[in-house]
Formats: sequence, C-alpha cells, structure tokens
Amino acid sequence: MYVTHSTQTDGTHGPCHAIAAPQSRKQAHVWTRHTTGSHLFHEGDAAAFVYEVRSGSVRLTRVLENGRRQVIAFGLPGDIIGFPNGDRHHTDCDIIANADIVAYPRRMLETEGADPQTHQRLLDAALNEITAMQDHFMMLGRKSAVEKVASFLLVLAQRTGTLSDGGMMFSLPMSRADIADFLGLTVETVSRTFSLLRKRGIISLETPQTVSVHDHGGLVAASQDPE
Amino acid sequence: MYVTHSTQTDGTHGPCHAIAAPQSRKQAHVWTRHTTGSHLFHEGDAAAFVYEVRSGSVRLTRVLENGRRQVIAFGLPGDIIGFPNGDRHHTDCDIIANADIVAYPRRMLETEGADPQTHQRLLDAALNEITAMQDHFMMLGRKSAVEKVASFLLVLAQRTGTLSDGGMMFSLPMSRADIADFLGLTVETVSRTFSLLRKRGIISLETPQTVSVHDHGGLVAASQDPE
DNA sequence: CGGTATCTTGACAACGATCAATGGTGGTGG
DNA sequence: CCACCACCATTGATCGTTGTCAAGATACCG
Repeated sequence: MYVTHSTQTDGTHGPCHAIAAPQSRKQAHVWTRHTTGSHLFHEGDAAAFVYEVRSGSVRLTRVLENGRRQVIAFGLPGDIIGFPNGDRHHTDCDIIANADIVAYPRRMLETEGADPQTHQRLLDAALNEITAMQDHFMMLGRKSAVEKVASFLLVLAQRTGTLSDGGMMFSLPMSRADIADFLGLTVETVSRTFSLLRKRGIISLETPQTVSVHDHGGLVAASQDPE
Repeated sequence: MYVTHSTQTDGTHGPCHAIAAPQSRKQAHVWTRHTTGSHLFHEGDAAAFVYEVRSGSVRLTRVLENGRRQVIAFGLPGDIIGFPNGDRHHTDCDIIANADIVAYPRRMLETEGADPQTHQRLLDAALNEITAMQDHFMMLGRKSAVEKVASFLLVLAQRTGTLSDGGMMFSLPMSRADIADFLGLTVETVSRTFSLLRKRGIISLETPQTVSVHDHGGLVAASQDPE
C-alpha cells in the first residue's frame, strides 16, 4: 500500500523521429536521437514503448495540481525508463542532454515472444527499478540535506565520473532546481550544501555544472552521517 | 538513476508452513496463514515466490546501517508483494495482522508458462508498484506532516474502511512508529498530527488504532493543502 | 491488578524553507 | 566586440515546521 495521488491526463504523443530502425535478431527496436529540451513522452501518453538511454541524460517528472514538482529519476546511459502503468506513461520525460535512445515495443517487456533475452533484460530492469526506488525512499524520508546531496554526487561520480589528476570529475547535466526536486529540497538548500562541501574541501566546482571530488572518503562520510 | 544504498545480507528463509496447496488450473500456488509478529521473508533471502495478501496486513521495511528504518509499504488485502531483485528479496516482510497469503512461484512472474493470465496479473502488479512508488515520492519529498498523515488516512479509509453512522471507520493495524517510518516523520509528529485532525473535528479515535472519519472533505483538503 | 508498551503532550532547538538581494554566465543585438 | 538582458546560481536574514528531549497518560497483557 502506498499513498497514491492518481492524476490521469489524456494527451497522446508519439516517440520522436527515428534515425535508424535496425532489426534485432528477432524483433524490431528503434534508435532515435533527441536534443536537449525536447520531450520523449508526457504523462498520460499511450505507452507503446519502453526506452533505453544509450547516451545523454533524461529527466522523469511528476507534477502535483498545485504545481509542486517531483523529479522521479534521472535516466543515464544504461538506464531503462518509461515502464507503463496500464497502457499509459505516468511521468513526463524530458531530454536534458542530447541523447541516443533505443525504443523497445512494450510487448517485448510483457512476453518472451521471439526474443527471450531482451524480454528478460527488460523485466529485470523493471524489478531493479523497484529496488532502486525503495532505496530512494530511504533518502527522501530519512536523510538530511547534506546526506542527500552527498549521496547524489556519489552516484553521479560512480556512474558518469572520470578520473583526473587524483580526483573524480563529472558534469551535472541537470539544473539546481532539478536536483532540488529530486532530493526533496529547495534550490537554495542545494546550493548552500554544495558550498558547504566546497568549504570542507570535499569537492570543487569548475563551473556550476562541473564537479571534482577531492575527498571521496569525506563525501562517503557526509552521505552517511550528518556529523 | 536513483541514489542507491546497496546493502546485501545473505540469510535464507523459506516461506512459512503451508496449510493447503491447491492446484491452479495450470501451475501450483500455495496458501499459507501467518500470525501477527511472524516474518514472511527477510532482506537477502532467496526469492522463490512473490506473494499476494488475501487478508490481514504486512509491513515491508528496509534498514540503514545506522539503524534508521524506512517502512517501504504496507501490504493490504489485494496487494502483491515481494518482487525480487535478482534472485533475492530486498526488504524485510513482517506480518502485522494475522494474514492469509498466497505464494506464487517466481517463474509465474517471469514467463507466461502454462498460466498466462496469472503471469499478466503479476507483471501488471509489478508495473503498478512502480507507479505507486513514484506517487509516494511526491509524498515523501514534497508534502507537509498534515498532508502526509491525511493522505495516509484517506488511502486506508478507501481501502479498508466501512461505513458506520455517517462516517467512514477503519482500524490501523500498524503502530505510530510504523506510520512515522512510512511517512518520513517522527512518532511525536504523527501523534500531534492525529490530535490536530481530531481538534479540527475531521477524525476521532475510539482507540489509538480505530479511526472514524467525520469530515471526508476536510480530510481531502488537509491532504492537499497545508492551509 | 500491576507492569510495560505505546501513545500523547509539552518545551525547546535546529534544520531547512522562505523572502530578498547580489553575482555570474551565456546569448543576442547594437 | 562590447553592452545589455535574462536566467541561473549563490549568499544572506529571518521564520516556521518538525525533530529532539522529557514527562505524563493511556492501553494492553499477563
């Protein structure tokens, strides 16, 4: 039992133009390329596909009547997104960094059909999604601002970071507002927390969207304990 | 991308004793009965089954190293729980009110096999779970204490309430601590919020676990707007 | 009936939100 | 090429909600 706020809009919005439609061994899946600022799907759209992010980043959001927004997740390369509820999407999906996306017909998630391997991969991704979201509950419900931001940076470092002169480095494709809405904080608190981590010498910011981690242990500590 | 805290224990714990093992048309599923305080599975257990709650209530929890606990969900009659991650359970599941549980072999979720209808039902439940959890994000990240508690009561009223002299009535099988850990609050705040709703005449408590809703509209308002 | 859990209430402190202003950056047009 | 503008990020000051600590009340169980 969750506490649910059903909001069902009714738009319809197909996936973007394909640049190539190669055949998998057994069943079609479609490559598409999307530019920053475009939309992959909206809440309420008919869910004909699930999507794999191959490059770039996407943002999944849900909006409450009163305008309060929650960023449900960021889709990074390797992530599978757009699991349908019934036959509809239940989030908006926006491209926040030029992305290559592979679209799999929903049927490939539901039945083995001719490609049992992809079926299993998509199903595993769905079950994994449940676990990942459960972990995120812990974060939203039980962590302080510093712990939230530090945890967030750790994940990004692990997933998209590159080693450079003794530190991990990565870029933040999303705005402070997106981070805030993902972590259940305000923009100001996110910004202040970045500054705090900077003052502690744990990270530095070349630009507001370029992070260097200088003290990985310190970041881990900050992600676990308010101290 | 979620911010994940992987904790993987390694116990193994089978499902409880069966009282009956009727055959479905095509594939076995097992009925079991469980008493308050017992466990259905633990985090890290091999996940041989997914479970349907037929009566009673269960509680799904996850615990952080430092002892902070998050109640992931309550399982009420009709809910399907215990979706595996890989081949393991990733939450603890405790019985909080005597429950009848049906266990379905995990295989019935993964492949159509001989019973496509059950397969589809379990798969739909998994996808539904994702949506429900997304809604719960909104709650944890973006709602005040009053809104959280009011939303919580509304769901329980809708799912388990019975009409009685002009008001909805239902019981709370879980403790204040469970509610707090579900909503990301403290016991004290939950208690205070119940009192507030009582003072406003929206609800009354016959016993601490018996709720009557007198002003449904007021409860809906409280669940949406702090006012 | 007594003991223990749980729930409620109170006083206070702290964390994060809010309101407000400043600083920086990128894009556009003069 | 520079000036201007719009947007985003940062910083500051203050307020409010919720957490914390502590005590008391109520319900549950043997």
